[in-house]
Amino acid sequence: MRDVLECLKALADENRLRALVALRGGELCVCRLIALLDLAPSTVSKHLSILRSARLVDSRKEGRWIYYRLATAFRTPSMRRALDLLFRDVRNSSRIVEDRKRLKRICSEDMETLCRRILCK
Amino acid sequence: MRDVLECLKALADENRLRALVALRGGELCVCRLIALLDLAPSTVSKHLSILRSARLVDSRKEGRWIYYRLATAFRTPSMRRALDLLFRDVRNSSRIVEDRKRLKRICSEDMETLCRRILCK
DNA sequence: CCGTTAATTCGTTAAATGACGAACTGTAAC
DNA sequence: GTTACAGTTCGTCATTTAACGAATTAACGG
Repeated sequence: MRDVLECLKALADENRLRALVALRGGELCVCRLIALLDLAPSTVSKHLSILRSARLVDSRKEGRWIYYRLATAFRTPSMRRALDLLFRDVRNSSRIVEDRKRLKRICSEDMETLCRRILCK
Repeated sequence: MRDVLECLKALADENRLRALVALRGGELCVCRLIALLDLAPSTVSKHLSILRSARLVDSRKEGRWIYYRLATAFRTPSMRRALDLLFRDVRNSSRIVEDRKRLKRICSEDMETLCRRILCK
C-alpha cells in the first residue's frame, strides 16, 4: 500500500510524468531534463529525487554529469505494466507530442552548450 | 494527459484508494464508506466527488441513499487494466486486509442502524 | 406540511506541495 | 590549489489539499 501510494503520488504531477515519459526513450542527463521541462534546476532536481524515492527511476553518475533512466526493478510487481498502460494513454496528448519534438532538438544539441545556455538563464 | 493526470491525482490519496478498493467488491452506500474510512461525512463526500470527477466511480440515487460503484467506462482506454494491476499490488497490504474485514462487519449491519451510529458521533 | 435523515456544499484551518534563488558539494580542467 | 561548472540541498513563499463543522438540499414518514 505504502509503496503503491508513494508511486502514485510521484506520478500525480504533470512535470514528473513528462520526465518519466521522456525517460522511456532512454536515459537522459539532468541538464536535458531541465531543458525539456523548462524549470529551475533545483526544481527539476527535487522532482527527480521524488521519482527516485519512489524507485521509479535510477540514476548514475558519470563525471560531472548525472544520468537518469526508468527504473529497471520497480518496487511493486505490477508497476511496470501499469506504467506501460498509463504511458499508452498519454503518448498522443499534445503536451507529450510536443515534448517528444523538443527533446529531439535538445538531444541533438551538444551537452556543454546546452548546460551553458541553461545556466545563463 | 489531462485525463490521466486527473485520475492519478484522484488515486494518490490513501483514503480514496481504500474507497476504490472497497468498491471493487461491489457498490456501496455512502454511509458504509463513511463507516469504513472513519472520516467525517463531508470529508468522504468530497473524496467521492473527486473520484467521480475523475470518472473512476459512478453513483446512483435510491431514495435517501446514494450508492457508489467502480466506473463501468473509464475515461482513458487503459485505465481499467492499470487499476487492476495496482489493486493487485495493494490487496495484501495490512491496511486493505483490515478494511476487508471491517467492511464485512459493516455490511452485515443494518443500514438504518449504521447511519444512526455515524450521525451520533 | 413538518420533522427527520442521508448526503452534499460551503467556509475555515492546518499541513503538504511545487516553485524559486542562494548556498553547498563534488568533479574536471587549468 | 584554484576556478569553473553540474547538480543537490536548504530556506522561503504561494498555492493546493485534506480535514472538519455548520448550513443546505432532497427524500421519506408522520
